Amino acid sequence: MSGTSRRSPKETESKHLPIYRHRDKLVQAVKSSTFLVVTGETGSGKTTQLPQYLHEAGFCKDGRIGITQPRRVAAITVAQRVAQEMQCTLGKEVGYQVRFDDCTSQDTQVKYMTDGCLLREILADPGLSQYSVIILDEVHERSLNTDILMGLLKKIFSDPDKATKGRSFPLKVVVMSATLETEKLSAFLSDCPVFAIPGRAFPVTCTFGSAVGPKDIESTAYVKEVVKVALDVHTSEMAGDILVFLTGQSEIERACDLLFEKAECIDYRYDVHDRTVEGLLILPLYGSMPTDQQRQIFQPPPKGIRKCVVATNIAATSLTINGIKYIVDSGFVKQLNHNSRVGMDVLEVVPISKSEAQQRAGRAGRTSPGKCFRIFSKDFWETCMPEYTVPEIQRTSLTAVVLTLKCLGVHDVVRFPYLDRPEERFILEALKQLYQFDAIDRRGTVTDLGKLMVEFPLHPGLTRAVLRAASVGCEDLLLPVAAMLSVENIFIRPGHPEKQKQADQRHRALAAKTGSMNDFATLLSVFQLCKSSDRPSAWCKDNWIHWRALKSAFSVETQLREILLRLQQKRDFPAETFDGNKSELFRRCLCTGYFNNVARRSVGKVFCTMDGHGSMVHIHPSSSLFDQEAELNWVIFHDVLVTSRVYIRTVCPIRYEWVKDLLPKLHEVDVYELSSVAREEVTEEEMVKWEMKEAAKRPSEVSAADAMKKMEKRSTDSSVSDARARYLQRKQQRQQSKAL
DNA sequence: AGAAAAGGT
Repeated sequence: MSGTSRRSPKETESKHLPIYRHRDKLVQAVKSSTFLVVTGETGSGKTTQLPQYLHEAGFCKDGRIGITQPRRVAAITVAQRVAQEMQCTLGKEVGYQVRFDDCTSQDTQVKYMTDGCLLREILADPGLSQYSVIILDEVHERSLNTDILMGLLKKIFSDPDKATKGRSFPLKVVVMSATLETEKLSAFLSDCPVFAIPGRAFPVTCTFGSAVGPKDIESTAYVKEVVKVALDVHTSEMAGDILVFLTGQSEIERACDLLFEKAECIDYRYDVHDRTVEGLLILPLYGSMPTDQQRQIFQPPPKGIRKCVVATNIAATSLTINGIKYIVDSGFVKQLNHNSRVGMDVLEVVPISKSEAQQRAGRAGRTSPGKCFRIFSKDFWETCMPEYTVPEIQRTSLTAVVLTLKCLGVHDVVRFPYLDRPEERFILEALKQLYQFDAIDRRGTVTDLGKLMVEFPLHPGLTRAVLRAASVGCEDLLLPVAAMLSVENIFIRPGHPEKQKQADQRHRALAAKTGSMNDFATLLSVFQLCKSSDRPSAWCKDNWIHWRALKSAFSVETQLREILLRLQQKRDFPAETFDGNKSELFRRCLCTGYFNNVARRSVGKVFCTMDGHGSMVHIHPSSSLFDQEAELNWVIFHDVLVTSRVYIRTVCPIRYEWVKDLLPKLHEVDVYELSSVAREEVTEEEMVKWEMKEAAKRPSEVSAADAMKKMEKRSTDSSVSDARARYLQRKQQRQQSKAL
């Protein structure tokens, strides 16, 4: 064990970091307290230096130092830099671990990892016995996993046995955050000391606009406005690159088009993603863009040319672009919110929080003083923007989280120490779902099945389907599907109308090949066809399939298969026999995981969900079932998308008989008691009647009963339909702005 | 008759 310090060229550099003066005091602070909060803006050096200080101060005598990051790339790149500074080979004294990439060894004393990795480790070793110090970094981002880790680490110390067992001195916990809500963090961790490190950011002057006021929450005027402001900056401000924040791909492409048109310039490059106009280089940036195109963003522009990057929120935390001096902020972001009133996740455009606006502004002051142009008014700032972003844990489905907690022995998941407590109905909804999956019993205790389920890095519904498949011996059908559904969308749909037509045609052909009108089967087929192809990447290109996404589906499938094998060898695995054809077997396995997502044809092309909400939904145009009329009465679906209508996407026809035993279970669970459930024979008619009656109890929502009554009037008075109305309004505005 | 933000096990 080496605790001696080593001199390196890099070390001289690190001595100039703001954190260096505080070195001894920091080490002392960690020594004298169980919990410590360290705050400091980007550039203070806390992420790279603190672990090294602790390492040299001898904290690795008793175990490792573990540092968590919310993102993979960050964990890897920081580890690389620290290994360099400590002059050791990456993977030896300094290492990192992220999914699919474990670069650590027996010698690893400083270990960077994603927060999800540490959570997995806690499942295997609740006392974290191999660590002497745990450092949670970027806590202010409030990622779901980091929030859970905060609660778990706090809880470890309420159980003195856990915090000291197998150690010569107790575990230390350091929480690192930007200078936000530090009192709250300290109060949460037994009023622990807060250590503030000055940052090294340059001042950014912010100005407010007048185009977006409190009445414009639903408007899309901001796209035109950011374009106008960006051009103003280009013509009237000193040299320096521009970063524009918008919400999504189509919006960004439209803004780039507008920028290009309005600059009245000549397109002398044929590549749409590399256009230079009037000394302005316009570059779109969003997550699903090809990586090599993303890389272009980081290159400095040619001499005398100003770069203008039009980006999603990806540029707020995940990517840092050098040379940015001007920010143009739309004030909006696209966010996935779980709506427990209609029991589904909805992707929607919402105003950002004040703290997020400040984070965006800060992107202009990394290398020199900068300016931030907010297109919204001061009034909008005051009345429409919340102080802080609602943390993920309060706006996401908690099913997987609750299962993890239960498996860690947290029985009372409602009273778990959350930094911000989720609404109780979210937790109860999660408990109900887990009960329906047989992952917990009626007293809320984890079942053997639940213990198997927690091992899989998947949504519990998908896991349930995979386990059912494994017990009847058809996991080869379900593992690829589970993998495909847990990576980003693999079907490419370009913006260009002609190419769009081509892509749609290809995808339709792929679906037709299966001959089964089942979108899950299409996914399976795409997986298999590409895997067995000689030139998989060319195959993807031909078929408008996202090669990067498919590659990650391949790795996920391999990982899932390994986990399944390990469990089958280790434990008594449930087994059942089933006779019937393969297609039926496949679909019945899916039903085991998706009985929350059942819909039945109501009138014409309208389907009604049978989840107790009775929402009216349509089949999405990308589905192979889209134009199928008759004989198709019951379906299950993977997810819901709210745009011009409420669409269900990735759909599969089923028979009522396959879900009838599961549906009553769905409705009769008393979530407060999770009490015993009667399994009675229920006919299809009774089922539908029940759903209509339940739907009628909620007049404010889109219900089957409502829809039947007002079908001609095309009623839209519901929370889901609110989203639809907003969408239509936006669409209208878009068309108007195009016409102008 | 029509479409997807960012992460992560």
